[in-house]
Amino acid sequence: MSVLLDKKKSIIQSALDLIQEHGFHGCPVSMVAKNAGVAAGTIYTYFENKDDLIIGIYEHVVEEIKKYVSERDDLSLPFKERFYNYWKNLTNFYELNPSIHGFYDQFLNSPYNSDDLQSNPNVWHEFANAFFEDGIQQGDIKQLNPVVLSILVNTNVNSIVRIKQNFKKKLEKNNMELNEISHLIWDGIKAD
Amino acid sequence: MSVLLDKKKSIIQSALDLIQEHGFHGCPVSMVAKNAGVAAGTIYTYFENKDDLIIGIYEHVVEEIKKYVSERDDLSLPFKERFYNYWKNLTNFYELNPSIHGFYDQFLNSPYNSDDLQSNPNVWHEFANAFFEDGIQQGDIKQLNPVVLSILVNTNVNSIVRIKQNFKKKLEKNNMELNEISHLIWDGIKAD
Amino acid sequence: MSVLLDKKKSIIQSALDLIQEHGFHGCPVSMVAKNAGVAAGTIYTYFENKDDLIIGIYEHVVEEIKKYVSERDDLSLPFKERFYNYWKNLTNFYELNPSIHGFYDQFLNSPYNSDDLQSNPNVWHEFANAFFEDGIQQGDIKQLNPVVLSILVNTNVNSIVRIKQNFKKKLEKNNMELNEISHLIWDGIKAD
Amino acid sequence: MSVLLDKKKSIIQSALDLIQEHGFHGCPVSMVAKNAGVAAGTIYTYFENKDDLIIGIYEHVVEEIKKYVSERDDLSLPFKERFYNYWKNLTNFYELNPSIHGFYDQFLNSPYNSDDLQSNPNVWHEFANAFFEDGIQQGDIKQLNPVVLSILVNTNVNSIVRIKQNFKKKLEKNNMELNEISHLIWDGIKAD
DNA sequence: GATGAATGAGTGTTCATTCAT
DNA sequence: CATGAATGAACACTCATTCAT
Repeated sequence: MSVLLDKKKSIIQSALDLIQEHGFHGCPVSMVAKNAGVAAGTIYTYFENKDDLIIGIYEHVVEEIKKYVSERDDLSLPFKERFYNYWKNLTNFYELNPSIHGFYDQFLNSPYNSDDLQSNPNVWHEFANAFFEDGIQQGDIKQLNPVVLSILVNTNVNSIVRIKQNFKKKLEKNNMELNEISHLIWDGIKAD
Repeated sequence: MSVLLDKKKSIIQSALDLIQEHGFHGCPVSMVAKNAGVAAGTIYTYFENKDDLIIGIYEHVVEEIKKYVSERDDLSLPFKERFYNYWKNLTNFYELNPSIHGFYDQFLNSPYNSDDLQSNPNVWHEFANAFFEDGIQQGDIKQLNPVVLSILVNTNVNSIVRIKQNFKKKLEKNNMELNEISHLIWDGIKAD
Repeated sequence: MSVLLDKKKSIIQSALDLIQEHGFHGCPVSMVAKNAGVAAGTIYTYFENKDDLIIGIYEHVVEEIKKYVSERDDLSLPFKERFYNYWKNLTNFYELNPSIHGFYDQFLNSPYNSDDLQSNPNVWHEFANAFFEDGIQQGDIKQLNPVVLSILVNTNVNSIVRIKQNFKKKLEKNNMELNEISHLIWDGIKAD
Repeated sequence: MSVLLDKKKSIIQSALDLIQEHGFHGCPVSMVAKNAGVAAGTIYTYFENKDDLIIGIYEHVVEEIKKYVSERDDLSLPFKERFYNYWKNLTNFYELNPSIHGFYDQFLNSPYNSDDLQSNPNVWHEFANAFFEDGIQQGDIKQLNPVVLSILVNTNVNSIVRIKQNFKKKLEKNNMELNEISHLIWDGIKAD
């Protein structure tokens, strides 16, 4: 049982790495297999087809993000602090797992991210929605749609991580400015 | 000469439409050609190869965005008003040209968007950078890197247009909330 | 022992059903196994490989046909009547076992039906040859090669069953005409 | 134009030869291409997919048979003689074109020969139906459904050609007997 | 310049067969 | 004996690119 799961995990990890390095296109099933140390056919034991593999990666990714951020959410803190933690933890997670960030960024605007998939609930979106719902209930942030709020915040974190990576070797200074963005967003969404 | 340009334009337009409808994958050169009313081989008269075509589309797109937004920028207005116009015009442009928005969204996180390309200046980025530089100079917005500011704002506009399209038929109410996001961002970036 | 035979039978039956429904192509070993309620590997306990399975089905089928027709052959009747019974019983058998008819029809003209296999005697061909040999001996049918006669008659029964199935829902009237074919053939082969 | 048709013809001829030699299974598209002296991709210029190629072959084959037999049908002769010519010409055609006979024999009982295809009229079936309709009109053969009659006769010719090929090197004598089958069938269908 | 048939390397996928459990 | 995950050769098919017309 654990062997099976290990194999599925290693296929997903292999695909994640390849997608980050070569983009969605440069990721043939045969290469994923080779990288994962399995035969090409084996992938089809765990996934119906390549699309299903991509969706499988998405589901894995979404679960990992949720796990990391939710485990570090301390409900006893004031919401402002929880927000900054949310922001910091999500950023950290992406920086610790660049292949996940690379995949997620590409996935969101790809045709793989179908309407059907977006409509279905997923653990990460549910957590994020509930998180901002909480902030609204507690009167700490503006009464906006929590779905909109979570997309807004997550998109900004995504962008900033991307900018950081692009600027990595250029300007140390920018990193400080980028960290200011969280304040900027908080100022925007906090209740008046 | 103008015939040649017309043909190039129609190839680009055809590709834009197909990419929006079928994503980057579902856009073979032969289909672009058919859609544009030319032979497949003709595309190689105007573009070296498919990558060059995609880059060509990007350059076209970037020019169109810049033209639309810059033409509507009124330097005589106070910067706050210019910011809201910038936001509104960029949003309008994307909503008037969904295929451009669809392309741009996919392009930004794709492997086509190489480091080289990002390093090279382009008219739209230059305009946006100068725009926010202006706001800083005039003391109306915080002293942040204008490059960072423009990416931040543009990313948010992109996201919101995308959210609007996803929500189009669901919640009328959300559109109002989405329009509030511009205030939220302004509150974040305006000088204290 | 009987368990083993049961398992072999159920594998054969499963393959027969699948071949009738999906043709020779649409009949992977894994599907035969699933349909038979055994694991894919188990099939290789009973058959050396897929070709051997197909041959095994053929041998089973040929035995079943022979059993049905020979059991209903009454040697005490005049040969003309025996001929009509032969025709009727073979037709009935195919109509009761459409998957056998479907398999046999496909098998006969397939590359599985090798020269080697045709040269080897099989119970059904031997019975049929002997049957027509009998008719010749008794002076009731023309002095033709009994092998040729049996192929001729069997081919015609096969075709007629096939036509009946194609016409099943179209023309009731045709069925009567099709039943006349046996007279037509008898008129052809009976001794002058 | 004629070059294009030549290429299509050579693809069809190549596939016909391979199907006769290796059966339906042993006929990969790549081998058909190699045999025809074209690239694999070229086949898809002329046929949508492999199924379409098989159907294309069928249509070609059916046209060739019709052409050969109809060109040699002499309406001025008495129907009995026309029937014997029909039989002889069809037999000759198959013996001159063994790959067509091999293909047709396999095709008829294969899943490629769908209900849809059988329902659609084709030149050969139409000719054969009209031929036997003629015989009925002229009062020379029994009042049976001409569709049934033509299938019956064609099936018998097919079988006999097959038997001849199997027996080719064994018994010279049989050929004479096989030629008698036409009389046998004529005796069966002729008007009383 | 424009065409579109031809190319063939590359891709996703299937499936007969094996073998560790 | 039975299992079914794993294999990898083989397949159908796609598509960026070329080039003779």
